[in-house]
Amino acid sequence: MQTPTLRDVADAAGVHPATASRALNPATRGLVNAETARRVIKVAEGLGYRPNPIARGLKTAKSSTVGLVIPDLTNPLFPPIVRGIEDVLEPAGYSGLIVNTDNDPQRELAQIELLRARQVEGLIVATALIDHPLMSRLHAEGVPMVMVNRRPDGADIPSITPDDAAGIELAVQHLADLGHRRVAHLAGPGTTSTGVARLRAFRNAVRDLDLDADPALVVTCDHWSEEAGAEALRQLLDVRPDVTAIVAGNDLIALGCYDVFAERGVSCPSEVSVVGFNDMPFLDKLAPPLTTVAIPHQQIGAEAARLLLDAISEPNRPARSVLLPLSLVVRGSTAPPASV
Amino acid sequence: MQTPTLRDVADAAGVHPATASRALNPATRGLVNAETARRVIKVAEGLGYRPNPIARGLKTAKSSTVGLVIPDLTNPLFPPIVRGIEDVLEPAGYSGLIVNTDNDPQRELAQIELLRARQVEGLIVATALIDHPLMSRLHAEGVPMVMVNRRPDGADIPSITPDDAAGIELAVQHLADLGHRRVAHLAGPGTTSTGVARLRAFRNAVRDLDLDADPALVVTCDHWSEEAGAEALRQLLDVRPDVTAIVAGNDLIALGCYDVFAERGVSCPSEVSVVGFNDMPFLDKLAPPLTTVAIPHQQIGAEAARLLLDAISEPNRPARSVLLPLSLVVRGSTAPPASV
DNA sequence: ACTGGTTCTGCAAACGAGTGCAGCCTGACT
DNA sequence: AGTCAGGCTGCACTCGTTTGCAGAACCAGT
Repeated sequence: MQTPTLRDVADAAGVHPATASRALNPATRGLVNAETARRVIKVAEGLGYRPNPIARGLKTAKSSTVGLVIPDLTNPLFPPIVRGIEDVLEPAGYSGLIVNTDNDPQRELAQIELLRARQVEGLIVATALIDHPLMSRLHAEGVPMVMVNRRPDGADIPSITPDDAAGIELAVQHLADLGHRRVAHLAGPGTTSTGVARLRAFRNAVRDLDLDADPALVVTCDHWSEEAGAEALRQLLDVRPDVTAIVAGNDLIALGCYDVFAERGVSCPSEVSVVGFNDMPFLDKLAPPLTTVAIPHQQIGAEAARLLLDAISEPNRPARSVLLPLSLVVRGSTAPPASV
Repeated sequence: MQTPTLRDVADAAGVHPATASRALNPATRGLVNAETARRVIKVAEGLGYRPNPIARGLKTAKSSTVGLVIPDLTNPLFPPIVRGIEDVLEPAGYSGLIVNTDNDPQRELAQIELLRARQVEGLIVATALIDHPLMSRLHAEGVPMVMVNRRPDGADIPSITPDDAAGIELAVQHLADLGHRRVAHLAGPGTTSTGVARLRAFRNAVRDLDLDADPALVVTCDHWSEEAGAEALRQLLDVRPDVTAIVAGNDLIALGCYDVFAERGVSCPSEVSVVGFNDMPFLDKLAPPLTTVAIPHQQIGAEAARLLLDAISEPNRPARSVLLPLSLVVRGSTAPPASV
């Protein structure tokens, strides 16, 4: 016999399938005699009955499934977040469907269509751009969704993001404390909220701490990648070879810096210090171990999942957004400047 | 109006839903008049019709979903594999449901139950143990499944694994070529096929190349983790401090070695060389960059997905298993022994 | 004209569970 | 004893799609 159906349980318990259905569902259990309910539950357990979510989904128009839209699972930033999400989803009876967009808007659209065809009840999106018509449209259509890590501008879509400004402030402050005055920023793409928020925070910190405010000390990367980081650093060094510290937009960009250091024979941290952002795994094994701003990846995911479940159960509650606190992890890539 | 249903399409095209269904499904399209089919398809496109996979699944008892059972998504070995899997699944109209077992048999059972309740059509399993009653049982029950990376002993379950023996041979040969004679192996758990296969290959290579065959040069780790690797190396160094090279069971174990080197002031590679296994991302940024055996992660995933799709469509074709070739990536963690 | 055979289309019954409605039974109250 | 309320349970339909079967329409051959 295949997996038992509700009808099997009902027959075995000597009741109508409808009664069995009600007995098994906690929400409707009150409608049936306590004794009957107990018996049905007993029988169901005995038979190893598991409700078929497909059938249930058809009737209730709920799939107990949410979509996870990320750029690329291979980017080490995301697995912990996904893990955090799954850890919350699972006890709630939900599953996550992961799609990779490779940062390609066309692909993103196709993948989201696919998720919607699969009747996902909501979306957790990690690919948000500042100006993101697709997300605005979906939100306007009432699709429950929450943004992680990045968020679009304007729209009041729930989001879980790290406190970028505070993080950059920590980083710059740390460098200033070490005695650095010529601090550069390799900013992330201006199309992402994290890119601009971190850049803005960097400028503020430079001003507040009265460091060198030369605009040439800021170079913007096209992508959040090693290659882009390396390219940006090359540009920077060509113009301001006297820079003593770098605040990278994220860890991958910082890794790109390492490549350029090797390429040009610059020693880190004795000649140039670097700070990353995100605290990806294994950064402590690098040469030198990377000082970075740590974000609570798993917690971001968990919080996002909770927010989404809330949004699903109460569709028109006002959008909440959360800014998660972060901390600076000081390792070996930062040191006082050589001149001090 | 919500997403249009098959009935909407049929009405708009002036045909019966059954006809519309047949027209839209390539497999049954031959049953309807070509002209009618064209019209239905046109209308469907115009309405933006997407078949509801839940309803379809209910009738066909197919969910277009497969389960991905992995120990922990956070382990950098898996994201590329998962990515490879998804890349094959998606064009075939399938989606993958990921569950994390944390190497806990109880949790594994629960998660797999959950997947089966969700009517997955097959399983891709990365948590195989040599003796794994659960997998044998599932296989006996006829659940389509394929093992990746590791495989149970005996049972003829399809699997995609790296050619462990060849990889270890490459590693040992490389060290021998450099002049090492006292080469140790920090083996993975004896409960996993990769652990024992690599250990066996190591012993063979040591014999064939006539290296020091002292049994004390082999220490087995409880887990595939940094901590276990570190602990194993400590044990090893206490007994054989004269070892000049280490073949680690995988990269994480190798990373554990790095920790112990730092702890005990051993310099790598000048005093001791290390070779890892897997070629996780970012190994080239370590200090020193880790020499390792590279396995084609993404290809493993893709191949596994293909095999599973085959198994699903032809349930009783004989089980195929694939051994994927690998290559040695020489980086900075290996050098001739000090004495040479 | 009748048979036989295609070719196409519609009917209706599934798949497994959820749910509004009606009706049964029991017990209590007047 | 009659009435009514309330507690349980069963009936039947629904969700959107697939599919076996029947039958309509047409053509050709005798």
